[in-house]
Amino acid sequence: MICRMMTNVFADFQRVLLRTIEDLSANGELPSGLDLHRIAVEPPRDPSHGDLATNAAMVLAGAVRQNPMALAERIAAALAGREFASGDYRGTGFTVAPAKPGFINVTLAPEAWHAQLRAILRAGTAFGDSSLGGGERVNVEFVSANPTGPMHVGHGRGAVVGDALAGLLAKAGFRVEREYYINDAGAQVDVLARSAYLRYREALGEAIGPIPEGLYPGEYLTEVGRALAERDGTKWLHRPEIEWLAPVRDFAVEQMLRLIREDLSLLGVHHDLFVSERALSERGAIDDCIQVLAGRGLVYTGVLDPPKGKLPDDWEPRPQTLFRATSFGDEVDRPLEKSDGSWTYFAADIAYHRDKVRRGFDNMIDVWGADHGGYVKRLQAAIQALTNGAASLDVKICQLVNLFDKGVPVRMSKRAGTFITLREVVEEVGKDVFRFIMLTRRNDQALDFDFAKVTEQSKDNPVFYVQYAHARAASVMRHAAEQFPKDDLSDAGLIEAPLERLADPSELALIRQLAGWPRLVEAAAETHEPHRIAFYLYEVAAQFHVLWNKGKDEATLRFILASDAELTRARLALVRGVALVIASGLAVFGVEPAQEM
RNA sequence: GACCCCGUAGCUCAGCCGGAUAGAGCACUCGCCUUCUAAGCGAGUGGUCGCAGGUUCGAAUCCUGCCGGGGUCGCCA
Repeated sequence: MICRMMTNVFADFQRVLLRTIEDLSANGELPSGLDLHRIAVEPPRDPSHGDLATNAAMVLAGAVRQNPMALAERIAAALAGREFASGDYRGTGFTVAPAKPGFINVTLAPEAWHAQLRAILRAGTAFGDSSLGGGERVNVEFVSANPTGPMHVGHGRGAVVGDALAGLLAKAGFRVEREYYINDAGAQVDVLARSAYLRYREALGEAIGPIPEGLYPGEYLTEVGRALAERDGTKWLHRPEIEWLAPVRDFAVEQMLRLIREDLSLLGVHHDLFVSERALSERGAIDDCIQVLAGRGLVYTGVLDPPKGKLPDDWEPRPQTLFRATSFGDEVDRPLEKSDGSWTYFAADIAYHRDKVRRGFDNMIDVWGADHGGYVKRLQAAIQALTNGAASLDVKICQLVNLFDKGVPVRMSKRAGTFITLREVVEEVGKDVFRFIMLTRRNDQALDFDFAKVTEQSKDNPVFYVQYAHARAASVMRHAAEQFPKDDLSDAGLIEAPLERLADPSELALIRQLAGWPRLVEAAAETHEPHRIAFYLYEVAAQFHVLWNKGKDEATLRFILASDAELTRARLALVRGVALVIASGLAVFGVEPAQEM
């Protein structure tokens, strides 16, 4: 694997800083063996403090037994005169200043920012790629909707969050696998089979009347019934359920899966692997897995206390096969077997995650709906038990999506036929809008989705605002190409532009903003929070729009100046930098950057 | 009753592996807008970061306890 040293101004400065502190230790001015772990280099909250700030002196003050301010002054003195030794800033300098409680503020020479912009143009949309993951494998399981019907908007949120998270981790240097777990073994797919069978009879001319309680009433099943009739003819008519249940179920599940894949594909989501619960079960993976747990003394037969609060009507004490989840941080031990002797969903899920671990995934992420929140601890407990803590599972819980139209809640009812599917929403607003909006909230925060707002072309709409910045950048490049037909305006050509002429504070501020992209990618990847990208892109777009608008008031700040081809080229480099960073972020989201709007 | 998530500006939300006067959009107020790079621009008002303790040089951020909202709670998945 080629190890590219990607540019990250914060990391590059940190290297200089750590080197400086080590030198101080080496010549006895500081004790050796200091814990440098907590030293951070970050942008100061207030830009007037400089470009970078570090808490090094405050973090080390205790161990060094010195007051933070005095230590800051010593470190600052030692930093003075140094310069970047690596990366795209090699040879550029900076000034340092200790500040109040013990910060050390750093201001880079403008050349450093110009070098940064050159690096962005060189990297293209690969700017922000990180080696954080070190090629480690990570498995992201998401959607995993039951194959019993079309997906709804909530599934869509999970799909987008999972896919974007996977994309983010890939950008951060992980080897990512996207996975879908097919719940094709439980009672629900039997209900699906019975519902499909009814539609099958209907397709063969029978009057079936209203769909009985307990079966799926959805219209989408008529098509399944028809297809089954077409394939098998009258073969299953008037036969006992035991004969047709399995084949009809398999057929229906396959159809539903096809439907789901189509919907996902419409969203631009593609999984690398689909794993069938039934296949897992038939292979004996669940029995194996439970046996392993039993071998460690973690499975026993016991009677659970009744749940507090409202009791289920049919509750009665019953001895069950239980997993000792309480030994691993869960509140109660959890049942593995149903009363009919079959495995619970939990048992199967343990086996499934064991399967992932055995396929080499020590890092697992699951994206679930809000209603599964109470299930997280027990699965993590089981994984800990199986792997002795060697494997980890992070679960991202997605809260509800509430649909609105012009501020009015969209009432949904399966009965009244006003249920809105994911497909309908995506067809209405487009995949890019849907995806972006799904990422404008933390996953664990409920999200309001207003059809009118998300398609509005205004500053209030973050999708539009970000896309418009990219389209504007593209528009500038088109105009420039017309005005300067002989100039090389490719990214490679613009690297040679006289960037030192980018001297306006708002231009440098924009480059600073762009320089934060690699750092943001790493932070978002570490916390598994793709939504941070949406907020970052909004800020980049905002700064770009500000610069654009300045050009309205001050003609000298326009990107294209007919009288000054060289300055124009420098500014176009900046415009391209903005476009590349936005495109790079949108790529993580799986959103196509707009060339014009 | 237990567990999980949430509580930050009038509204919708960022910020949360501790860091320097707490941010954005909307709304509101006040300017600007014959015009070019359409889908407005600029500025301003607005905060006990649910409450109370604790840890720390330093807390919206970490810990504990309360209060309020949502979700979940044996043989559904």
